[in-house]
Amino acid sequence: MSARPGRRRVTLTDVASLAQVDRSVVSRVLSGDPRLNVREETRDRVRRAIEQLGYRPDPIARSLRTRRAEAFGLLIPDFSNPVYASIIKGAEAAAVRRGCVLMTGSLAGAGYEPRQYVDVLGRGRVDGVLLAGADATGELVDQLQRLEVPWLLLNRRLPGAHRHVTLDDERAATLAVGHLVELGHRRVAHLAGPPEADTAQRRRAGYERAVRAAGLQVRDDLLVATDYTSTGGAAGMAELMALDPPPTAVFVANVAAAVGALYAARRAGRSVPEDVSVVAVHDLPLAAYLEPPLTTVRMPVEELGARALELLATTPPESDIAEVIAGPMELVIRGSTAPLPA
Amino acid sequence: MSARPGRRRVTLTDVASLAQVDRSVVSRVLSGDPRLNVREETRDRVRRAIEQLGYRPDPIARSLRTRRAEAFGLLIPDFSNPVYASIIKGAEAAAVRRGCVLMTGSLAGAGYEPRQYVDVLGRGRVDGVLLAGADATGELVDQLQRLEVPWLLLNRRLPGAHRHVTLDDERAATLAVGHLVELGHRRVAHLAGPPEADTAQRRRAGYERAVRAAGLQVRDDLLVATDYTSTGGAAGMAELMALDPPPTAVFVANVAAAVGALYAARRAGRSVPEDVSVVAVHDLPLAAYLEPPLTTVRMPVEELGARALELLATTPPESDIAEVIAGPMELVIRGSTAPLPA
DNA sequence: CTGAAAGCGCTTACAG
DNA sequence: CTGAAAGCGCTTACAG
Repeated sequence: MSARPGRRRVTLTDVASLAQVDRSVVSRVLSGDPRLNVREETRDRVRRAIEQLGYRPDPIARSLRTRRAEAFGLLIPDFSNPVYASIIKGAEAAAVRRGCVLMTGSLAGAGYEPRQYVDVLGRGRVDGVLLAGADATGELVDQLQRLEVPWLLLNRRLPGAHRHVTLDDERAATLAVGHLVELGHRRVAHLAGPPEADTAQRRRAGYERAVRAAGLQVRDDLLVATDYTSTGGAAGMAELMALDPPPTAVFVANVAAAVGALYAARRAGRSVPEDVSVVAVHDLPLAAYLEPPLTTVRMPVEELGARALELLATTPPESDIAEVIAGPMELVIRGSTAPLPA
Repeated sequence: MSARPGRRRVTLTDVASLAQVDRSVVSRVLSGDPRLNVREETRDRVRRAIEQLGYRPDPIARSLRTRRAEAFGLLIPDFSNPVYASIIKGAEAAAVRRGCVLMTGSLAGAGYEPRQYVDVLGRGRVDGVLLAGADATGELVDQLQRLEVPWLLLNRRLPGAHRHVTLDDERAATLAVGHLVELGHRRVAHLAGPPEADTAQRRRAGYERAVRAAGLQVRDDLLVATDYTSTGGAAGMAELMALDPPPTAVFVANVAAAVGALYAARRAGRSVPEDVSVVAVHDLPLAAYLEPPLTTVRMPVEELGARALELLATTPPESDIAEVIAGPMELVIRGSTAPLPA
């Protein structure tokens, strides 16, 4: 019926008959089975046949047999949060190194019910799932557990869920606040992330620790919780700027919120850094181009993604995981922080 | 050996034996085969058995049989370009609506060779691939074609490749430049995208058309090509600001470059919009919080993603596709554009 | 040691 | 009309 014949795909059988061996031999040559011993000449014949026919094993058929998908999932709340770009990059590279595919998805973005999503991923589509951010709920973990899909929380902890890999967000916060204290600031505020977010809790804990270490008091009015968005950051900063007296320095929980914070400071008629210093977590490319260029703490985010995938792929599903990425972390000082005027 | 028995997964056979029917009946009930007629009571027994056992079909086994993966790929050059967040969101939602999975990947990000990537996706892992941005090369298209993996170019055209869905970038450019002209600007420059990018070509064409429509000349010195990054945008803007006289308005090809352009204008001692007006393509959330808030052209990016997936899923692979998304497009006027001072 | 055969979990053309 | 059987393309335990 069709003008183009639609040539049949090349299978193991085709290779076997061209090389004049059994299909199992081809399969074993391909997988490098050490227990196969055939003459080198035979091996070569198989390889030539594979080459000649352009044979590639069918991953679906292989998966059905081996019960391994050679694929992993990564669930993130929102593709527009730029920090996930780095996490994805790291995880994707690690997946490729193992010859696997990474399927990154966003629950909210796709309008999924968590249940649907698990149904889609479960039943053999992936060998495991990385769960990042607010989408990683206890309910989701329970469902994956029930379906026996290995999972791992990425920079997030959850009560009763003992598999997570995190960054040292508390230390990052300590670095940021320490910098502000060294500049002479005494009224140091914190524009925190959403209280239910684990990263927000750890950054806040670091803030409190650094404030106390400087011999200062943690004051409720200097602690404003927002979400991790620019809009939230702007609202939170407006609150802080309305205080009397306002803080002279603000540690912001992420860059998106910091973008909003810089905006709100301007609208309140305050100059950064002359009137108020601002520092945020994660050194995204954007930071350098803001007005003023934003001082940040650079964290090994790409490594986080890579290591998470590695751990997910190699740790038995019943084992606990609690790893903190040790990679480098540094303060990147730009124009948004300055000494407290005498 | 293990303390946890690892209960066997529930298969079609389990459901069939519980419901006391043949496996084919279960399969047909599940797929809603209209040619199956059994008593409603039997149908109910099957449904109850499915419910009771918590049965979910194995997608791998189904794929092997049907030769459909119920999955699509989306290849983007870079997760950190925020415009892709919207495209992904649209495509993901469309995939979910069809009960399919979307695997979004970045060639460069993962350090893939294109060939490897195609190998991974080819051979039945996906039912088709959406190709976006600079990664979509002729070579890649050829490989997919050879493997008979349906493909579709997303907001990109390529010589000899007659399957693409695009936005009307030319009209977007016309809107932006028209706005500048209406404000009285005569020396209107264009910070263009990379010359090889199809979107950059179309935006540039729109710029030239609008400039001519205003009775002005297209001048080479007012046309600077950069990449789509903030760093590139900063470098290009520095060039424009060094002209004598400099342009009084600049149409920037994307928001990332515009962020850099605003930065470079400041560094050159020029105020936006007093000395120079700036307008860019794509209304990202970030735009509102820049200094000054950026005037943009809003385009139906999410729709682009959704429609692309829909077309890929429903159009026979041998058919040509050349669709322009008709969705709404509008100028979002903020603080970065102002009338030319008299 | 090696190759033939079973089987992963489905769907669907086809025999009864 | 309906159910039993073949088969998708692999891998690997096992018989010879």
